[in-house]
Amino acid sequence: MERIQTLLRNHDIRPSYTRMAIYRYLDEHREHPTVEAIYDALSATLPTLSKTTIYNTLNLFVRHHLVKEIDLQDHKRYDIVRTPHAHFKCDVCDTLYDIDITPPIAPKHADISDVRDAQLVYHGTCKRCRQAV
Amino acid sequence: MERIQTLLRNHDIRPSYTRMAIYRYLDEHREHPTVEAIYDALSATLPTLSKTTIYNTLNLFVRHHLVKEIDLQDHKRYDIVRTPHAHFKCDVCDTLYDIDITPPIAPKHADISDVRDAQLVYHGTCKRCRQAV
DNA sequence: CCTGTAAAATGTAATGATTACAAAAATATA
DNA sequence: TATATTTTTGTAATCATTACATTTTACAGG
Repeated sequence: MERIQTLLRNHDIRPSYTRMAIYRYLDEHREHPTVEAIYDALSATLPTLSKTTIYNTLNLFVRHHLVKEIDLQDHKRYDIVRTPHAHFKCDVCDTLYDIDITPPIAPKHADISDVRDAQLVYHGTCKRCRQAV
Repeated sequence: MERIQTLLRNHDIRPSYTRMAIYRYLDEHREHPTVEAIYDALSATLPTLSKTTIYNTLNLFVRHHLVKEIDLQDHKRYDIVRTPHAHFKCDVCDTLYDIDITPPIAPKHADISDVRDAQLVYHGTCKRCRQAV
């Protein structure tokens, strides 16, 4: 908790209790939760928590490069910023798996001035769903 | 137009006039248009065209692997299926550029049974927007 | 301790893309 | 031509996200 407090401060974010709780949840739940999932989980201990706060806080984290937003067909998912990796989304059960591969560096391109981030998402069917047929 | 008709037939899609028009638009406009853009462009010549039809048709094309859906923060974009490539999205002007790089093959992974597709999207600022500051 | 001010959190309403659904139009079939 | 099927359409519903105004909390200075 000390660690999270320092981390937020280092990123120019005042470490309120709610913010630390949201960050900690993301840190301890690496399954790329949706806002809904975070809300359901934290409401138990923070009964007055509102979804708006979660949206605000996550957007704040994203702006300050603490968290990455993963854009899928339906909801947005959120992931702690850590070593570069890719994702595999099972289009049957919607689970998002981590894949241990570093996205390639973007090649030189006439229109590109500055690349900040790379998202690599594979789509398909996971083992569990394949066997369930 | 003959070509498109055959293409649709080869993918088990009956080549109605509307469907061919939508496919042709995507084929001739590689800037990854949104549904809105397609609607605005085709309404001129197909005055009764409805957005629902565009949604239906694009989803049909995606199911039959004629078109790829690109998931960004806001709207979905659509792209003709062609040789594998990546995208660069300028987060200032929202333009989506093609990048001539093949996404890497997914490595072996305990949870993956079958990979159908890979989406590689870079984020940053494009030259035009960088200079506009 | 108070008190005032800024920041954070909240609740409700609005937005806007996408889908559901049922009806109308077009097309194929017999 | 009549009928069945497919395609298209329009409207209404859904649902994630944001806007906005208000309330609550934290905090500095007296």
